[in-house]
Amino acid sequence: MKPTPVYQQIADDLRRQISDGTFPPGSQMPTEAELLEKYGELHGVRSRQTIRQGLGVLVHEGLIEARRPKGYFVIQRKRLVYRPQAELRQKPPEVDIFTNLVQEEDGRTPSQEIEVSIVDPTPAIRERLGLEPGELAAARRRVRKLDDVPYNLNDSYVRLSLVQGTDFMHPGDVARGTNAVLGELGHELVYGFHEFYLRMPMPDEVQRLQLGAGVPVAEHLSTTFDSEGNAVQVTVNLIPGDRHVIVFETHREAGTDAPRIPWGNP
Amino acid sequence: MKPTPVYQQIADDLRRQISDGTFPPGSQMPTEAELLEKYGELHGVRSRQTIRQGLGVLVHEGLIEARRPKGYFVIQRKRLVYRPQAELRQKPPEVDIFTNLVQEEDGRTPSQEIEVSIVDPTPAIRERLGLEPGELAAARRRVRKLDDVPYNLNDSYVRLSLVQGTDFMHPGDVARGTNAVLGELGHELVYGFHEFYLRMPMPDEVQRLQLGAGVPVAEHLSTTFDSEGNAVQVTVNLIPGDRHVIVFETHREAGTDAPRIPWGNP
DNA sequence: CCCCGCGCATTGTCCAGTCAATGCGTGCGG
DNA sequence: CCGCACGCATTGACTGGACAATGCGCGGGG
Repeated sequence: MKPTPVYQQIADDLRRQISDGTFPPGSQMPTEAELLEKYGELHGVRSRQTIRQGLGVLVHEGLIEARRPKGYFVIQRKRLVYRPQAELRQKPPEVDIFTNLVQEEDGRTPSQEIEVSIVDPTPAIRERLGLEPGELAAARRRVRKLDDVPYNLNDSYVRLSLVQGTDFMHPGDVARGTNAVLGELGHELVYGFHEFYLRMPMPDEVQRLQLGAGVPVAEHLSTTFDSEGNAVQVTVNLIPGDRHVIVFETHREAGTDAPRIPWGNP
Repeated sequence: MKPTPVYQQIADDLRRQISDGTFPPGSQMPTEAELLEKYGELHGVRSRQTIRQGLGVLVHEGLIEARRPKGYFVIQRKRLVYRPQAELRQKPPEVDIFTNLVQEEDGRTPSQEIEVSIVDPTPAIRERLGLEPGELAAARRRVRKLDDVPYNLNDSYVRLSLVQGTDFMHPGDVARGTNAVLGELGHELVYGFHEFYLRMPMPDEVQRLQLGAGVPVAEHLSTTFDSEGNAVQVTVNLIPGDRHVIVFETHREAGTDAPRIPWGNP
């Protein structure tokens, strides 16, 4: 048949050694020079580029990372629980990042930066909020961090006329939670519709979230409705795959008919 | 500061042209030779490798793909609805792939290949099923296809002693659904616990699902319990990110306290 | 008119280098 | 003993080639 490319054989060989424990998570891989010598004898590899190509495969698979100028290291993941069902809880969502944290080992300090602005949202958001042409929205953009490394992005959008002059626009923490503010305005959130789009991050997202090469993200669109069926809030969450496990529960009685999705993709 | 590498500038330039509509989805990109000529004048690029490096960035971002020997083309996505909440429905899950299909345009024919075996499951599955050391499990492995292109993998595991000799072991469709079979055995499924792990696919998964270079997957572990709180079934779904949008709903009253995750990552 | 084989454009793999950037550690000077 | 500058190991960027693999289309033969 067709022979496997040498760089693929190298990648396969190293991948096997990672999964069988020869190179455990956190350990250092052989350097390019060492690999060149080894596979030079085994497969007649003569160019450093071929070695780099093989290592590049594993980097893009999210298995290893290059720490210049120290060498390549096996990735070590520590995942936080991301729980979209917690959004409609009475408790302010700020405590969730704490409760979630307890599930992992403690000792890491969570923080978040909040930024409020008035924006003309993207078509995907306009569509879900049901905005009229030209109508604007209030945006609450949050970056959630743990020990100063960003964990996820959380941007909430609400029809501007609904929240102008209220605590929703307050830049900084709102102790009782912004969902409570919306409840006080007569729009208690009772139903949430969640969409997850999996993809590779854009360069600006890579920078904002300090993502490695082989790290996918989930774009989580959460559309929440009041008891009268009006879309009140759309939240765009960006969830890095290497730092989260997305968790939720289902109950037998909760089952209704499958809703259609009338919206386009973002 | 530090100057942006040339291949990054090329990637940024092409990415911008993709997102602003200069190269719409499905269209062909300039060939390497054409780009070499263009950026040779603009940035003094002289080597084809540098052009390839820039294109490689976009390939790994899932924005373009190389169709050898035709050229590079902008990716065109068509996503199917993946709805984990449908699992605990009365209706057999086979119909779901149909109902989901209707949401997109019609005309594609779904099919699935089923394979039943007795296996020694991975530690992650053993843990969730609560298997004793040495205890085996029955496995129902499904590949779901649409017009003969695979859409997702769906492997269900049940304690062997529970289903040996029952219709669960029947290789092929079970008209009333395997969940109904488990119900007849006195283990009606009433509660589901769902975990989603985002990552890049392994090479064998790339082959089985015919995945492109920049396509992440979600490993969806679904653990379902009977009314007495016993873990009855663990299902491992592998969901390619380019062919799915994961959707579910939440209701205000459904909120309980956040469950802890006693299990390790897979 | 139809079919088949071969040419050709394009991407894939690999080579053998050069020079730059970057942290870490060593050793020297105060 | 402390601090800082410089060397060094390592990865990053790029060059300028060579030859292989692969489908599609065109032209010639039936």
